[in-house]
Amino acid sequence: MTIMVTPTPAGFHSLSLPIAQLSLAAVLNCGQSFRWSSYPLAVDFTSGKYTAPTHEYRLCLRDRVVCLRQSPEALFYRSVFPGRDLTPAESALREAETLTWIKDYFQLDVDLLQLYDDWSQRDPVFRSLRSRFSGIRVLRQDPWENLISFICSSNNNIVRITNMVHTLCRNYSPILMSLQPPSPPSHSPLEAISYHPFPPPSVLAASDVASELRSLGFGYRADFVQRTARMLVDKHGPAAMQGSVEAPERWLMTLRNEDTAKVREELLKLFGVGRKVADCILLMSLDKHEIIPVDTHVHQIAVKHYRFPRPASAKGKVTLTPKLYNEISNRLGDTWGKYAGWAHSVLFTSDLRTFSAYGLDGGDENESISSPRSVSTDSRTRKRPEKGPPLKPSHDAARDLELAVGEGTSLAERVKKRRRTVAVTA
DNA sequence: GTCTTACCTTTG
DNA sequence: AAAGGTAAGA
Repeated sequence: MTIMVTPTPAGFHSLSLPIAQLSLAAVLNCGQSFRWSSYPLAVDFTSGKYTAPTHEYRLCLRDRVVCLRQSPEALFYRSVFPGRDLTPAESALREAETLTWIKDYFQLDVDLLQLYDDWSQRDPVFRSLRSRFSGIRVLRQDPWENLISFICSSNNNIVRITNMVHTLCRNYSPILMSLQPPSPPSHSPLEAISYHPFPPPSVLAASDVASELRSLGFGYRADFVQRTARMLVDKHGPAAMQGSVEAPERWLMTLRNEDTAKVREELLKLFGVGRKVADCILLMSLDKHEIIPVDTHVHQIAVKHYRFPRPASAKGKVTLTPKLYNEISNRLGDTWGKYAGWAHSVLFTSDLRTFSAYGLDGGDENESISSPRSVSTDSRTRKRPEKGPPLKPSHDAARDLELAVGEGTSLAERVKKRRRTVAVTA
């Protein structure tokens, strides 16, 4: 018998990679990096013999825009550069660089299936989830971008954080290049998209930036960003030559080789960086795979699935005290082991999905945060011709999760609530 | 050490 | 009221 392999899209290179090792749809939209853009592709369904990519994902690096697509068995990549066309030899060299970057950024040397096995063996809760949420891994991000992005994340939601990070790039970093969107909808005119790299420390350290960011809607995080940039530039030296990596960025990079406790201490000195943000940076860009950042979602997961006491909110806020933070982080760390932070990301992402099921995202977001279970759900979603009730597909996702998890009483309650709301509105 | 409170802004 | 919290003060 023959197995049809998805053809490599024109202009792309192919890397053999099972989607269970990496789901771009899940990983690039789950709030690790806030800078990827995704574009739906016009897909031809007349042939059911192979599964063509449904989206293209793009990220602007210092000198190039990386474009990715994915099929069940392969990752397709290409990079685009500003300026003149490259010779074939130059192009081959640059694509080799891009491939190296991809392997590093997605940490492809780490076998995710083996980790899923390990976590399943250690933890029945994880075991019940694994089949539903595959391909979720931790990115190895740039520490500087990671730091600033997560300073923006405090007491905030993913949609707004994403907007803020793009605003930073648009306003404080020169445009690298413009690119056409991939397979644009035929009815709308071709409109080139501008790509900006992430702005360097020296630029964000300027004293004007604080007030400018205020007026750009950053709220109190405006001062966090500017003052942290200022601190780093003051401490580790001024800007280097234009286009090169600045001293604070290099210093942050060296923290990858340092001891966890020491690095956390360093990060906590930065304005706007508390325990949770520090832990995110440790996990997501400084190679500390065992770290579990405890946010409101993880807190809720701990309560729902790991028998942590329901917050005794007599009436007021549910503040996550440092004491409770440590207890949750340590307990889950013991449960999952050396790559506990990665396991945390799987559960975090799955929990995000249950939230998106209740319409907390815009309609477009529902599309772009497409299901990790890719094929089946995607096709279901795609068949829906118009906007329709945006809740329906993800509503199914919520029920699936509920079944997968087995318990989830509060989840069930919320589903009922949603049904009632729908009924009333309808 | 541990516990409150104010804080920008958007969305349900 | 809550969103992937943090700084400052009691």
